Amino acid sequence: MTTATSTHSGGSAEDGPKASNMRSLSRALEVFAELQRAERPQRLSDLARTCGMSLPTTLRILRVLQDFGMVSQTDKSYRIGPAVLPAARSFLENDPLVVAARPVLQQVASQTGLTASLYTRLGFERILVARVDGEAPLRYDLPLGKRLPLSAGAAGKILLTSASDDELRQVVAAAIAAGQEKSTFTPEILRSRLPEPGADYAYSADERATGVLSVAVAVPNRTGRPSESISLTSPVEAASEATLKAGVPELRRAAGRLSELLEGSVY
Amino acid sequence: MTTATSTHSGGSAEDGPKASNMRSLSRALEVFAELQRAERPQRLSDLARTCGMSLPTTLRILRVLQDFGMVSQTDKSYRIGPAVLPAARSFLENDPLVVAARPVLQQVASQTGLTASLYTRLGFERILVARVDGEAPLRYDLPLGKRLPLSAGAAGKILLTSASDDELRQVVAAAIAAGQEKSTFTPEILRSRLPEPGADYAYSADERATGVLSVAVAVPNRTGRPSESISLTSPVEAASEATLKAGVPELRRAAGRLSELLEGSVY
DNA sequence: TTGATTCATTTCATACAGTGAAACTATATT
DNA sequence: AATATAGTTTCACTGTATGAAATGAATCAA
Repeated sequence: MTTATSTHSGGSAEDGPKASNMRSLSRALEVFAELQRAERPQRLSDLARTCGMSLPTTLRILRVLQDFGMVSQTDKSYRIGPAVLPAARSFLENDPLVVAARPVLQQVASQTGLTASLYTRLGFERILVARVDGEAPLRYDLPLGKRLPLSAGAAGKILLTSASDDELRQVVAAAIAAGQEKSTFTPEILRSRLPEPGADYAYSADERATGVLSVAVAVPNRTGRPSESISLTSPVEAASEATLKAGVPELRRAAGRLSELLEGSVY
Repeated sequence: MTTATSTHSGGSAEDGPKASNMRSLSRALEVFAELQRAERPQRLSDLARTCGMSLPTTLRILRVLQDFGMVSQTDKSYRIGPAVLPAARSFLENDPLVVAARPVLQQVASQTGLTASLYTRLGFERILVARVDGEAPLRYDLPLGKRLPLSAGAAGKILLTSASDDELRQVVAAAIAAGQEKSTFTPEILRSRLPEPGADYAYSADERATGVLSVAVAVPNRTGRPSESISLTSPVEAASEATLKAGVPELRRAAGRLSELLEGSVY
């Protein structure tokens, strides 16, 4: 894709998701992200090529990351290291939203009998950060930390309600790049999936995964661009569209409660 | 090879676990680590003070980390961000040792009826990275990613068998700093806990947690300084010292199998 | 309210840390 | 053995990370 690393960084650009400040740190995080994307050990030269930086630079970055346990090395191949586990634990146990969400999801799940989940937007994807199972278990496994598209599934789409055309284009590009959507996917198709403007919930059936229905609402924050959503999900044989939509008021109330605990998140 | 941090930056002795190369990146990782240690949201000035860097620098680092989702901000306080979840997932699903360990631990657990665990050394602590429960469940919760001392518990001590006096001192300092040992703890006490030189397994009773017995062996690697160990654990009312020690041969075999898989991971 | 104190953020000149080309070594491939 | 590819070290240059100081925004004391 974008091999935008020209030595002249003249000015006009939208070359990457993140651009300028703290170059060496940004690059290090780029390497770290790339190691996750490629779901297998990576060689130094692969990483250097993919991230568009020189071999020495990539090597130095990897060494520091390794010193901190963020990266492990076996022979000549690198992968994510064990230090991410305590970090994840810290997030799950200390993040106010995640902590607050647990009892709320619990209540919604037991009132509706459906599986209740909390997602957070990260870049142009979403991540499952909390889940309480309902009566009918979902057959597919969907563990915490899974990256999912914004373009499919109720919990993704509801985060795109006020998205610009340009943003939709980026979402589409990211989803295709991540293999979450076919390469024939377009912003227009995505737009047609989104809920009517004005709707405060999204519905999906067989969209991200076949045999799965879900509804979702956004968790409002003070920025107007919500980055969290909560959803109710069920296998198709255990619930109907009507059953799910009947849960929307409950979801709304839950989102409202969580929203109070969410004071502005971006600068 | 990896002679670790051979960098004398002219500073006095113990200034930090990691010293010089890639200063900005090292500092960023320091901030990130500090955010985990302090198990609650941190203000900018706290972080700057604790990490010993200026406010502008700390702020710039936090902004970049936030851009990548590694850090979240609410109002003026910072915490670990959601991006660590996909990273942890990547580690758990792709790390060859963790993946290989699962069936091995499973087998050991079912053969002995005890809880089998895999730990990795990180700095002067150890981290639980995989666990298969036995028949008698451990009552205390011990989730993945928990940081535990090297100084207590069979799985910690076995990693210190060939440790120098200096290393023991650092282990003691780290354990006290983390609140895992009383401040009266000394390297001499630690040395007395360690298995006899030559022993290939460690035993502990009521050491790290009361009412818990465990044995552990190291997973050999080619460096001679093992950084992984596997253990068998049981609540005291469900097993005796003899029961646990009877599992040591099984553990040895399991460690051997894991050790082989550590080598053949080149591609 | 006012004024005092602490904290967050921006600006800016400087030094030094991060950079890639090139040289070199190790490892794979023929 | 010879060739090609990947990894690592060295080094000179410059671009960027840095903290002091100035500014702005909260928070606190009366």
